[in-house]
Amino acid sequence: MASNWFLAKTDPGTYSAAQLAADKRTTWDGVTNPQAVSVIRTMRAGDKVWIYHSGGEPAVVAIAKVVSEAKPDPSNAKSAVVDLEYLRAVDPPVTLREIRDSGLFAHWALIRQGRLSTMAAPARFQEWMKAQRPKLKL
DNA sequence: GCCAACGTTGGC
DNA sequence: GCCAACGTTGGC
Repeated sequence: MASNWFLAKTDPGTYSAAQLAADKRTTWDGVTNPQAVSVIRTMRAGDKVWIYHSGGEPAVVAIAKVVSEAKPDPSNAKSAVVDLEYLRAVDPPVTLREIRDSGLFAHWALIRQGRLSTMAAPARFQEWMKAQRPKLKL
């Protein structure tokens, strides 16, 4: 089965895509919202994740790959984590404004539910991103 | 820095 | 179990 795509937000002041690039791999923790945690639990090794910076200029800035199964967060029984490996930058980033202005994603949680930090990405989003950044390998 | 949205906490 | 108060997130 083809890999699934997700989107995960991070505040670059706390943990940026550049840091993930330097680390190569990290455990994606700190997700506590129950809805977001349930999304984490659906992630499987091989799935891909759009890394999104909130705060500053909100934008999709990179792609990462899920490299572990979802597992309990050892430091928080209500949470769950996965390991992510950095793949590549989205350069230049695709901003929230561009995504909204496309008019294609009005029903997506990224637009509709601003505070949700982790969500599935609709198939149409991958297609649209490829159209925005033709050289970007998905 | 402000504010809207909304999740969480705690008193009852 | 309800709901008011409070805290947090994230866009602007």
